[in-house]
Amino acid sequence: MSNEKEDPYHYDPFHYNIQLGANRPVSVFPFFNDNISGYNQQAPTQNLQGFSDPSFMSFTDCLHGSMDHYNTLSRALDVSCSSSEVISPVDQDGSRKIGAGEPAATNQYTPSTPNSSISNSSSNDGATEEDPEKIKKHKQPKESTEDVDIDGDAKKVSKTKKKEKRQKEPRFAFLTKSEIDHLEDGYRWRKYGQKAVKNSPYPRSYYRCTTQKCMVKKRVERSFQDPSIVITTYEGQHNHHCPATLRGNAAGMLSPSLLASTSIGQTFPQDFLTRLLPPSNQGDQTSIFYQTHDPQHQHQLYAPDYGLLQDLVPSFIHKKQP
DNA sequence: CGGATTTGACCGGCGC
DNA sequence: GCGCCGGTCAAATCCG
Repeated sequence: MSNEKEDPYHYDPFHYNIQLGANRPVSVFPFFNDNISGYNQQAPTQNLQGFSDPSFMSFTDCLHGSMDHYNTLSRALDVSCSSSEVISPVDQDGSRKIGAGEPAATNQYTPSTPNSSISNSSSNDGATEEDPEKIKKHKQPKESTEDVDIDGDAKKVSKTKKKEKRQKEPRFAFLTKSEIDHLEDGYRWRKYGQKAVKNSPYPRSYYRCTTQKCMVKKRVERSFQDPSIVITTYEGQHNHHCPATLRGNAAGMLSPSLLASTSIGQTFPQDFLTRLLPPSNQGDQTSIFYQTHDPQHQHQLYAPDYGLLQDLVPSFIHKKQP
């Protein structure tokens, strides 16, 4: 733990490029083309023909412009609002448990929920669904003395389970240069904890999606190196519609027609991001830099699968220094 | 009053 | 085995 640097899963964006705000070149998120004249100068387009259509909305737009609409990140982050189909990043490493007797969760999103986080709660779930209720884990057993035995067994079981479950949910982190800690992303979150971060004066906040049965979590913390940067780490995928979308213009933000014309396809946000997610938790961390029109809001997206990203947008990727 | 946040305690993993 | 640390719980508190 002390060396988070080595733990890809625990990757700490702060450990490099903290100078994001500095004069570091910032690339526009390629999948949405660039209406951002100033920032994409270095953006080669040769490999991005599919993305160069000016009609595309820039990621930036998504993140920044949509802020006003209360939709923002959700669109870019997940917004599985439209499709239940899910790519399973976790599948790729074969670590999927479904086949292993691990109950396939009730919904297709299981993949993204290798039951890991939940796994902590081990207890629960051998059961079936990661009920947000999950919870009750440790404390409860404590109280009911009768469960002691059971609990004991459960522990053993969970222990073995844990080994394979070691892998946690796919995550990706967002760096946002903003004064606001908790950025609106269209989903409703409930804060369930806050912890001081080692070596940082800024605390880390833990949020959980308030939607029932949605196990998505996110952590928000501020860079201690550059307090103007907020790191938002998402874990898991939403298994429900984005609340904001349902009532908003979100649909227009990334209309299928636009997305359809990209090589990414209609499921873009979900699809793409899912693909960015770690096939395993051991890959390199890769980052994509992008920026909003407003210089006050720069963003950086981290993903672990460098190879994939390189395939997709070779020119936009900055590989993490080992 | 119901839902969200705060905050101290607890648990489990991991390194030494 | 021990201690550290990240993550989570849940009672208390806050807030609209």
